Amino acid sequence: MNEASLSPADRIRSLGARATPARIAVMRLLETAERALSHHDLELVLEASGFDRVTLYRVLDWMVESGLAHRVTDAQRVFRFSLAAPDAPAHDRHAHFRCEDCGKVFCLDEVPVTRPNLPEGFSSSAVELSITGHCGHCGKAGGA
Amino acid sequence: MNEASLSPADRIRSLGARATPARIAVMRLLETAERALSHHDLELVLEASGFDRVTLYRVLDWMVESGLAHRVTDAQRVFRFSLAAPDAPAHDRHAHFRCEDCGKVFCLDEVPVTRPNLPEGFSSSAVELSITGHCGHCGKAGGA
DNA sequence: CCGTAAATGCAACACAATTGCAGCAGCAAC
DNA sequence: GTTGCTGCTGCAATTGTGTTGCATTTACGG
Repeated sequence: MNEASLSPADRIRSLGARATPARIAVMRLLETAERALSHHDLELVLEASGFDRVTLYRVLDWMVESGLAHRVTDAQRVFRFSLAAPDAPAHDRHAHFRCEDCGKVFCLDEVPVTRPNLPEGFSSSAVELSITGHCGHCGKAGGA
Repeated sequence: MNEASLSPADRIRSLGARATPARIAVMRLLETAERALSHHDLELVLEASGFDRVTLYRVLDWMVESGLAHRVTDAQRVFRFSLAAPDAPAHDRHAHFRCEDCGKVFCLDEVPVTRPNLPEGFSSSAVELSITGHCGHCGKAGGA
Protein backbone atom coordinates (compact mmCIF):
# COMPACT_ATOMS: atom_id res chain seq x y z
CA MET A 1 0.00 0.00 0.00
CA ASN A 2 2.96 2.27 0.45
CA GLU A 3 4.26 2.02 -3.04
CA ALA A 4 3.52 5.64 -3.65
CA SER A 5 6.13 6.67 -1.12
CA LEU A 6 8.83 4.83 -3.02
CA SER A 7 10.92 6.81 -5.41
CA PRO A 8 10.02 6.27 -9.05
CA ALA A 9 13.24 4.36 -9.60
CA ASP A 10 12.59 1.99 -6.71
CA ARG A 11 9.01 1.52 -7.75
CA ILE A 12 10.14 0.57 -11.23
CA ARG A 13 12.74 -1.84 -9.92
CA SER A 14 10.21 -3.43 -7.60
CA LEU A 15 8.39 -4.48 -10.76
CA GLY A 16 11.47 -6.18 -12.08
CA ALA A 17 12.11 -3.56 -14.74
CA ARG A 18 15.01 -1.25 -15.37
CA ALA A 19 14.96 2.23 -13.94
CA THR A 20 15.75 4.21 -17.05
CA PRO A 21 15.72 8.00 -17.30
CA ALA A 22 12.75 7.92 -19.64
CA ARG A 23 10.62 5.87 -17.29
CA ILE A 24 11.56 7.93 -14.27
CA ALA A 25 10.82 11.17 -16.06
CA VAL A 26 7.44 9.99 -17.31
CA MET A 27 6.46 8.69 -13.90
CA ARG A 28 7.44 11.95 -12.26
CA LEU A 29 5.35 13.87 -14.74
CA LEU A 30 2.28 11.72 -14.32
CA GLU A 31 2.65 11.86 -10.56
CA THR A 32 2.52 15.62 -10.48
CA ALA A 33 -0.18 15.99 -13.12
CA GLU A 34 -3.69 16.13 -11.79
CA ARG A 35 -5.11 15.41 -15.19
CA ALA A 36 -4.68 12.80 -17.90
CA LEU A 37 -1.83 13.67 -20.23
CA SER A 38 -1.63 12.80 -23.88
CA HIS A 39 1.48 11.56 -25.57
CA HIS A 40 1.82 14.98 -27.11
CA ASP A 41 1.61 16.70 -23.73
CA LEU A 42 4.43 14.58 -22.43
CA GLU A 43 6.45 15.06 -25.57
CA LEU A 44 6.34 18.82 -25.18
CA VAL A 45 7.44 18.76 -21.57
CA LEU A 46 10.13 16.18 -22.13
CA GLU A 47 11.40 17.82 -25.27
CA ALA A 48 14.52 19.07 -23.53
CA SER A 49 15.31 15.59 -22.26
CA GLY A 50 15.77 14.39 -25.81
CA PHE A 51 13.72 11.23 -25.56
CA ASP A 52 12.52 9.70 -28.76
CA ARG A 53 8.79 9.65 -29.50
CA VAL A 54 8.85 5.91 -29.80
CA THR A 55 10.48 5.60 -26.41
CA LEU A 56 7.69 7.67 -24.95
CA TYR A 57 5.10 5.42 -26.53
CA ARG A 58 6.88 2.35 -25.25
CA VAL A 59 7.24 3.72 -21.74
CA LEU A 60 3.56 4.57 -21.62
CA ASP A 61 2.69 1.19 -23.01
CA TRP A 62 4.81 -0.48 -20.40
CA MET A 63 3.24 1.56 -17.62
CA VAL A 64 -0.23 0.53 -18.68
CA GLU A 65 0.82 -3.11 -18.87
CA SER A 66 2.41 -2.92 -15.44
CA GLY A 67 -0.66 -1.33 -13.95
CA LEU A 68 1.15 1.90 -13.15
CA ALA A 69 -1.00 3.97 -15.46
CA HIS A 70 -4.32 3.90 -17.22
CA ARG A 71 -5.09 4.66 -20.79
CA VAL A 72 -8.15 6.70 -21.68
CA THR A 73 -9.47 7.15 -25.19
CA ASP A 74 -10.16 10.76 -25.91
CA ALA A 75 -12.92 12.02 -28.16
CA GLN A 76 -10.17 13.41 -30.39
CA ARG A 77 -8.73 10.01 -31.14
CA VAL A 78 -5.78 10.46 -28.81
CA PHE A 79 -4.75 8.30 -25.95
CA ARG A 80 -4.38 9.96 -22.60
CA PHE A 81 -2.59 8.56 -19.62
CA SER A 82 -3.14 9.02 -15.94
CA LEU A 83 -1.27 7.53 -13.05
CA ALA A 84 -2.99 4.63 -11.38
CA ALA A 85 -3.27 5.25 -7.68
CA PRO A 86 -1.71 2.23 -5.97
CA ASP A 87 -4.49 2.03 -3.41
CA ALA A 88 -7.34 2.73 -5.80
CA PRO A 89 -9.85 -0.10 -6.07
CA ALA A 90 -11.13 -0.43 -9.61
CA HIS A 91 -10.34 2.14 -12.17
CA ASP A 92 -13.50 1.65 -14.13
CA ARG A 93 -15.32 3.39 -11.30
CA HIS A 94 -13.81 6.70 -12.23
CA ALA A 95 -15.07 9.39 -14.58
CA HIS A 96 -13.13 11.67 -16.88
CA PHE A 97 -14.02 15.19 -17.83
CA ARG A 98 -12.81 16.81 -21.01
CA CYS A 99 -13.03 20.57 -21.33
CA GLU A 100 -14.17 21.68 -24.76
CA ASP A 101 -12.24 24.91 -24.46
CA CYS A 102 -8.83 24.06 -23.11
CA GLY A 103 -8.94 20.40 -24.12
CA LYS A 104 -7.66 19.21 -20.77
CA VAL A 105 -8.89 15.97 -19.30
CA PHE A 106 -9.55 15.81 -15.59
CA CYS A 107 -9.96 12.74 -13.46
CA LEU A 108 -13.16 13.06 -11.46
CA ASP A 109 -12.47 10.69 -8.61
CA GLU A 110 -15.48 11.95 -6.74
CA VAL A 111 -17.89 10.97 -9.49
CA PRO A 112 -18.96 7.38 -9.03
CA VAL A 113 -19.47 5.20 -12.05
CA THR A 114 -22.26 2.78 -11.44
CA ARG A 115 -22.12 -0.41 -13.41
CA PRO A 116 -25.35 -0.47 -15.40
CA ASN A 117 -27.71 -3.31 -16.02
CA LEU A 118 -26.97 -4.87 -19.36
CA PRO A 119 -29.19 -6.83 -21.73
CA GLU A 120 -29.41 -10.56 -21.33
CA GLY A 121 -26.17 -12.28 -22.18
CA PHE A 122 -24.03 -9.18 -22.07
CA SER A 123 -21.16 -8.89 -19.59
CA SER A 124 -19.06 -5.85 -18.91
CA SER A 125 -15.37 -5.81 -18.16
CA ALA A 126 -14.84 -2.07 -18.07
CA VAL A 127 -17.03 1.00 -17.82
CA GLU A 128 -15.85 4.40 -18.89
CA LEU A 129 -17.76 7.57 -18.20
CA SER A 130 -16.66 10.55 -20.24
CA ILE A 131 -18.11 13.94 -19.65
CA THR A 132 -17.60 16.85 -22.01
CA GLY A 133 -18.19 20.44 -21.10
CA HIS A 134 -16.48 23.46 -19.63
CA CYS A 135 -14.11 23.21 -16.73
CA GLY A 136 -14.06 25.54 -13.76
CA HIS A 137 -11.50 27.79 -15.34
CA CYS A 138 -12.84 28.03 -18.88
CA GLY A 139 -16.45 28.22 -17.73
CA LYS A 140 -15.71 31.50 -16.00
CA ALA A 141 -13.24 32.92 -18.47
CA GLY A 142 -15.00 31.92 -21.64
CA GLY A 143 -18.38 33.18 -20.53
CA ALA A 144 -21.14 31.99 -22.87
CA MET B 1 -41.83 14.62 -33.97
CA ASN B 2 -42.74 12.68 -37.05
CA GLU B 3 -39.57 13.22 -38.93
CA ALA B 4 -38.80 9.56 -38.85
CA SER B 5 -41.68 8.86 -41.17
CA LEU B 6 -40.27 11.17 -43.80
CA SER B 7 -38.19 9.67 -46.53
CA PRO B 8 -34.46 10.24 -46.17
CA ALA B 9 -34.53 12.66 -49.08
CA ASP B 10 -37.31 14.76 -47.58
CA ARG B 11 -35.69 14.71 -44.22
CA ILE B 12 -32.50 16.03 -45.74
CA ARG B 13 -34.31 18.74 -47.64
CA SER B 14 -36.19 19.78 -44.54
CA LEU B 15 -32.82 20.71 -43.11
CA GLY B 16 -32.10 22.96 -46.06
CA ALA B 17 -29.54 20.60 -47.54
CA ARG B 18 -29.39 18.78 -50.81
CA ALA B 19 -30.72 15.29 -51.15
CA THR B 20 -27.78 13.64 -52.80
CA PRO B 21 -27.42 9.91 -53.43
CA ALA B 22 -24.55 9.67 -50.97
CA ARG B 23 -26.53 11.22 -48.13
CA ILE B 24 -29.60 9.17 -48.83
CA ALA B 25 -27.61 5.96 -48.98
CA VAL B 26 -25.81 6.65 -45.72
CA MET B 27 -29.02 7.59 -43.96
CA ARG B 28 -30.70 4.43 -45.15
CA LEU B 29 -27.84 2.36 -43.86
CA LEU B 30 -27.76 4.00 -40.47
CA GLU B 31 -31.51 3.70 -40.18
CA THR B 32 -31.44 -0.03 -40.62
CA ALA B 33 -28.34 -0.63 -38.50
CA GLU B 34 -28.99 -1.42 -34.89
CA ARG B 35 -25.41 -0.69 -33.98
CA ALA B 36 -22.93 2.10 -34.49
CA LEU B 37 -21.13 1.78 -37.81
CA SER B 38 -17.62 2.88 -38.53
CA HIS B 39 -16.58 4.66 -41.65
CA HIS B 40 -15.02 1.43 -42.79
CA ASP B 41 -18.24 -0.52 -42.23
CA LEU B 42 -20.12 1.92 -44.43
CA GLU B 43 -17.40 1.92 -47.02
CA LEU B 44 -17.65 -1.82 -47.44
CA VAL B 45 -21.40 -1.78 -47.86
CA LEU B 46 -21.42 1.21 -50.18
CA GLU B 47 -18.50 -0.03 -52.23
CA ALA B 48 -20.75 -0.87 -55.15
CA SER B 49 -22.23 2.61 -55.15
CA GLY B 50 -18.86 4.07 -55.98
CA PHE B 51 -18.82 6.85 -53.42
CA ASP B 52 -15.51 8.32 -52.54
CA ARG B 53 -14.10 7.82 -49.08
CA VAL B 54 -13.91 11.53 -48.56
CA THR B 55 -17.52 11.96 -49.52
CA LEU B 56 -18.43 9.41 -46.91
CA TYR B 57 -16.47 11.31 -44.32
CA ARG B 58 -18.13 14.53 -45.30
CA VAL B 59 -21.61 13.06 -45.30
CA LEU B 60 -21.09 11.65 -41.83
CA ASP B 61 -19.64 14.93 -40.67
CA TRP B 62 -22.62 16.76 -42.02
CA MET B 63 -25.01 14.36 -40.36
CA VAL B 64 -23.37 14.89 -36.99
CA GLU B 65 -23.48 18.64 -37.44
CA SER B 66 -27.13 18.52 -38.43
CA GLY B 67 -28.00 16.39 -35.48
CA LEU B 68 -29.02 13.44 -37.63
CA ALA B 69 -26.29 11.20 -36.30
CA HIS B 70 -24.07 10.82 -33.33
CA ARG B 71 -20.33 10.23 -33.34
CA VAL B 72 -18.79 7.84 -30.85
CA THR B 73 -15.11 7.38 -30.31
CA ASP B 74 -14.14 3.78 -30.25
CA ALA B 75 -11.43 2.38 -27.99
CA GLN B 76 -9.60 1.64 -31.24
CA ARG B 77 -9.52 5.30 -32.08
CA VAL B 78 -12.01 4.99 -34.91
CA PHE B 79 -15.17 7.02 -35.17
CA ARG B 80 -18.45 5.19 -35.19
CA PHE B 81 -21.77 6.66 -36.19
CA SER B 82 -25.28 5.92 -35.08
CA LEU B 83 -28.50 7.53 -36.16
CA ALA B 84 -29.93 10.03 -33.72
CA ALA B 85 -33.52 9.14 -33.01
CA PRO B 86 -35.61 12.17 -33.94
CA ASP B 87 -37.86 11.85 -30.93
CA ALA B 88 -35.07 11.21 -28.47
CA PRO B 89 -34.69 13.99 -25.94
CA ALA B 90 -30.98 14.31 -25.35
CA HIS B 91 -28.68 11.93 -27.06
CA ASP B 92 -26.14 12.11 -24.30
CA ARG B 93 -28.46 9.95 -22.23
CA HIS B 94 -27.49 6.88 -24.14
CA ALA B 95 -24.82 4.27 -23.48
CA HIS B 96 -22.66 2.39 -25.94
CA PHE B 97 -21.38 -1.11 -25.57
CA ARG B 98 -18.32 -2.36 -27.38
CA CYS B 99 -17.73 -6.08 -27.61
CA GLU B 100 -14.12 -7.05 -27.08
CA ASP B 101 -14.51 -10.09 -29.27
CA CYS B 102 -16.38 -9.03 -32.37
CA GLY B 103 -15.60 -5.32 -32.06
CA LYS B 104 -19.16 -4.25 -32.72
CA VAL B 105 -20.64 -1.28 -30.95
CA PHE B 106 -24.19 -1.47 -29.75
CA CYS B 107 -26.43 1.37 -28.70
CA LEU B 108 -27.94 0.57 -25.33
CA ASP B 109 -30.98 2.76 -25.34
CA GLU B 110 -32.35 1.03 -22.30
CA VAL B 111 -29.35 1.99 -20.18
CA PRO B 112 -29.94 5.41 -18.69
CA VAL B 113 -27.04 7.79 -18.36
CA THR B 114 -27.45 9.88 -15.30
CA ARG B 115 -25.82 13.25 -15.44
CA PRO B 116 -23.40 13.28 -12.53
CA ASN B 117 -22.68 16.01 -10.05
CA LEU B 118 -19.66 17.94 -11.16
CA PRO B 119 -17.19 19.98 -9.14
CA GLU B 120 -17.92 23.64 -8.57
CA GLY B 121 -17.71 25.65 -11.76
CA PHE B 122 -17.83 22.69 -14.10
CA SER B 123 -20.65 22.34 -16.60
CA SER B 124 -21.36 19.38 -18.81
CA SER B 125 -22.62 19.52 -22.36
CA ALA B 126 -22.43 15.82 -23.11
CA VAL B 127 -22.08 12.62 -21.16
CA GLU B 128 -20.87 9.46 -22.77
CA LEU B 129 -21.01 6.08 -21.11
CA SER B 130 -18.90 3.45 -22.81
CA ILE B 131 -19.04 -0.11 -21.66
CA THR B 132 -16.60 -2.76 -22.79
CA GLY B 133 -17.19 -6.47 -22.48
CA HIS B 134 -18.73 -9.39 -24.26
CA CYS B 135 -21.96 -9.14 -26.18
CA GLY B 136 -24.76 -11.66 -26.06
CA HIS B 137 -23.49 -13.53 -29.05
CA CYS B 138 -19.77 -13.68 -28.25
CA GLY B 139 -20.37 -14.30 -24.57
CA LYS B 140 -22.03 -17.57 -25.44
CA ALA B 141 -19.93 -18.54 -28.43
CA GLY B 142 -16.54 -17.52 -27.09
CA GLY B 143 -17.05 -19.28 -23.79
CA ALA B 144 -14.42 -18.13 -21.24
C1' DC C 1 35.17 -4.06 -15.06
C1' DC C 2 32.39 -7.25 -18.20
C1' DG C 3 28.58 -9.52 -20.17
C1' DT C 4 23.95 -9.81 -21.31
C1' DA C 5 19.34 -8.85 -21.85
C1' DA C 6 16.49 -5.05 -21.82
C1' DA C 7 15.70 -0.42 -23.36
C1' DT C 8 16.59 3.15 -26.67
C1' DG C 9 17.04 5.77 -31.14
C1' DC C 10 16.31 6.07 -35.87
C1' DA C 11 13.77 5.35 -39.97
C1' DA C 12 10.10 3.58 -42.25
C1' DC C 13 5.47 2.06 -42.08
C1' DA C 14 0.24 1.68 -41.27
C1' DC C 15 -4.06 3.62 -40.66
C1' DA C 16 -7.81 7.01 -39.92
C1' DA C 17 -9.09 11.32 -40.99
C1' DT C 18 -8.52 16.09 -43.19
C1' DT C 19 -7.75 19.60 -46.81
C1' DG C 20 -7.42 21.89 -51.59
C1' DC C 21 -9.07 22.23 -55.82
C1' DA C 22 -11.33 21.18 -60.16
C1' DG C 23 -15.55 19.46 -61.97
C1' DC C 24 -20.38 17.86 -61.52
C1' DA C 25 -25.20 18.01 -60.15
C1' DG C 26 -29.31 19.17 -57.24
C1' DC C 27 -32.58 22.51 -56.98
C1' DA C 28 -34.69 26.96 -58.15
C1' DA C 29 -35.72 30.57 -61.47
C1' DC C 30 -37.20 31.57 -65.84
C1' DG D 1 -37.13 22.57 -71.06
C1' DT D 2 -33.21 25.34 -70.30
C1' DT D 3 -30.05 28.03 -67.56
C1' DG D 4 -27.36 29.16 -63.58
C1' DC D 5 -25.79 29.23 -58.99
C1' DT D 6 -24.39 26.98 -54.98
C1' DG D 7 -22.98 23.31 -52.76
C1' DC D 8 -21.66 18.50 -53.19
C1' DT D 9 -18.38 15.10 -55.03
C1' DG D 10 -14.01 12.90 -56.56
C1' DC D 11 -9.16 12.65 -56.66
C1' DA D 12 -4.71 13.25 -54.75
C1' DA D 13 -1.84 14.75 -51.39
C1' DT D 14 -1.15 15.87 -46.39
C1' DT D 15 -1.55 15.56 -41.48
C1' DG D 16 -1.57 13.30 -37.10
C1' DT D 17 -1.23 9.37 -34.10
C1' DG D 18 0.52 5.24 -33.14
C1' DT D 19 3.43 0.89 -34.57
C1' DT D 20 7.32 -2.13 -36.24
C1' DG D 21 12.26 -3.64 -37.40
C1' DC D 22 16.77 -3.43 -36.42
C1' DA D 23 21.26 -1.75 -34.91
C1' DT D 24 23.19 0.50 -30.86
C1' DT D 25 23.44 1.72 -26.15
C1' DT D 26 22.82 1.10 -21.25
C1' DA D 27 21.22 -0.57 -16.66
C1' DC D 28 22.25 -3.95 -13.59
C1' DG D 29 24.01 -8.46 -11.89
C1' DG D 30 28.07 -10.93 -11.69
